[in-house]
Amino acid sequence: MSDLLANLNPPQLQAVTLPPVHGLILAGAGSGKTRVLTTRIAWLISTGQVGPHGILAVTFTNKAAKEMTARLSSLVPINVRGMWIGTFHGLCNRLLRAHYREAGLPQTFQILDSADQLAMVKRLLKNLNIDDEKYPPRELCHFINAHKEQGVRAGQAEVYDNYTQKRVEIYAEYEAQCNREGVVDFAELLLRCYELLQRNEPLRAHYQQRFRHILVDEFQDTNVLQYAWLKLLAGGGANVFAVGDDDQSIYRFRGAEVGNMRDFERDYAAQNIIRLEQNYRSQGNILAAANAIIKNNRERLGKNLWTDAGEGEPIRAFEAYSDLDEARFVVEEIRELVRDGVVPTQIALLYRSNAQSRVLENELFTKNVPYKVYGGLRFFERQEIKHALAYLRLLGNPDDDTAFLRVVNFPTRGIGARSLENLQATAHQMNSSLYNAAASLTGKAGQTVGAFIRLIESLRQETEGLPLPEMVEHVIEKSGLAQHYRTEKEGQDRLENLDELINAAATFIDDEGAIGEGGALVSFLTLASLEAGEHQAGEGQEAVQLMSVHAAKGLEFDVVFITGLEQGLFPHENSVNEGKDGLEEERRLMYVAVTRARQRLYVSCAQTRMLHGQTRYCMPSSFLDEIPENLMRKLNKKAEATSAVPSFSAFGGGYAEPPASGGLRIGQTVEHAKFGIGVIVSTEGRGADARVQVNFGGSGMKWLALEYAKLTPV
DNA sequence: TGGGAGTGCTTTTTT
DNA sequence: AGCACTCCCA
Repeated sequence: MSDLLANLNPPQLQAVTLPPVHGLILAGAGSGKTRVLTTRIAWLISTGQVGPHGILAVTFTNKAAKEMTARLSSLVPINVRGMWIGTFHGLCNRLLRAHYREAGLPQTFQILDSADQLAMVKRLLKNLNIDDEKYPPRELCHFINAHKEQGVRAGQAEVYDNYTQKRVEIYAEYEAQCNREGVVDFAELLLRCYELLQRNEPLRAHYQQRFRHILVDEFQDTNVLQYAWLKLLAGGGANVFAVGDDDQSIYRFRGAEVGNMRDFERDYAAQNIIRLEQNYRSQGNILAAANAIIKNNRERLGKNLWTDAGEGEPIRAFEAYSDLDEARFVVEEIRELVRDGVVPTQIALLYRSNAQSRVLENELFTKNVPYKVYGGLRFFERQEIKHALAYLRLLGNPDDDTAFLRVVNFPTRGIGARSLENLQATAHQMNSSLYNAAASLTGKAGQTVGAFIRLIESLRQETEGLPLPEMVEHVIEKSGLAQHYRTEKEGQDRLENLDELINAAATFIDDEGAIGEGGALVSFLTLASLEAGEHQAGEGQEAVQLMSVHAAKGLEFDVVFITGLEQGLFPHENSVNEGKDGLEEERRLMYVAVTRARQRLYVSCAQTRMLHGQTRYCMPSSFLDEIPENLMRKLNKKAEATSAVPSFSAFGGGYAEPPASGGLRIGQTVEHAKFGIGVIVSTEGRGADARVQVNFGGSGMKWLALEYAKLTPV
């Protein structure tokens, strides 16, 4: 026991050993948050205050859940496997599987991922004859998800105009279709679970009694529904231990409510607010920069990180002529660092948006520096994997129209759009699934679709009773998928991935001993939806790490490069246009980026950057100005960096000659009475029609007519 | 059916 | 620029 609490600092100790009351832990970056969470659980159990059975621990990512489980099992000698530690979605899934009947779901209900959801909405629009230009499917998905995340069903949605009226109708149709097919989307897992507990008194009482301690990680990322779900489960007197950092809330754009942290204080009358402010990660200068940046945000609960690690190195700043120039600089520094003995995996290259990785990758590749890019297509989201899974889903649930349509003509078997229209109309009339309606088709469509149905039926018979991996293998082979990719030119990778899927099934059986409700297949398919990203090959190589700032949250590195620090890019102009809240979220993002670094931090920007196929002229990010000068060392000579116009002679060429217009050049710095200092980004028209686009930094990007706007060259 | 051409979008991302 | 998606023709 004393071991357990050894080496905790006073606030950490206070948090871990909090009496059984609600607690809100404001845990700064690098302050030992995960340690506090796991030690708290271990302490509660080992002091006999609660059994493993009475703990509910919630995280946002599978990775965090796994790490928590692993650390916990190393702290206390208990079997953590049966414990309720998992993601919001994972735990809701577990609960719904256990009570599928009460929740009104089929035992084998499947989970739609975002792509499946989008496909379903598109299909719905087509069936309902709704113009998808007027009602963009993506926007509708967002509309539906946002409502679910607010706990609002179609029937309760607020209608304030005709347009929304229509969207709500589509929402209702979507709900109906999901129910017909027996599938749920991500938000539905939570909402369904919430409603079940709310409606079913005995069930609610059972779980309220059971979970005596509820612990929540990354509390700042919870949305309205998750908050309500927690509150419901805690309603029987459980103690809620919420850990979060309002300064690291970077998911507002997908529904996270930082406000939940303030609400928590109120709703739980939390007298116990503990701040973990000692940072064990970064050197002093880095931390000072982070503090200086985040200080500019108004909406904060307040917290100041400190360290006793010493100042460390200054922050290195570099202003490049172009994105290419920036990439060269970064790669050159990396080569030097590696020569000096820095481990490549301890070097991170961060950027605001994924599109920025390309230049960097190219330069790394050219200079033979091994690197790994995070983000991008995940294993279970690959086309060939989704196809194989669709066949498997049809075996488990023939009513799954999404799966049906995905593979009914893949590989092609002569079932064209005509036949499918026919089939969908029939299904609509019969109010049944496509699979069911197939039997009623006549003519050629009846023949071809009938053959497909027979294929699925025979797959089902042949795989009956087979172990999961063999079942998967059989389906891949006999469905014609394997053959299709064997003949395709680019099919080799896909075949390998399909083999990998068979391996994943084998591993799954070994790990889980398998079999929840509904058998191994259903559990495996659930895993594929809920943990799409977990299965990533090629980790742990000696490679430099490239990722977006979002993806870097929760990680740390000896050396961090934050690239593309330009106004409009980071902070991103879309966020800035959202107003002050948008800018504050961008600033938190910058804060997250800075606090990833242990020993050395580079910040860089470029004066020109290729974006969306055209050269943009950029001003340095306002965040750079927020880092105190005395913490920084500028790496390029001032004289070279003053002109915003790249010169041919100074650099290896490759720049387009800026066209002249009205005496103003692209790249020219100008002053406007209202918007201040800006850089001309592009021009249009001649003479009286001439217009110029000017990037005014903080005041945004503007198109101005030269005839009216007074622009003074600076 | 399938491929080639044309069109339009493009922040961040987990589940 | 690059990618996903649609449309149209062989």
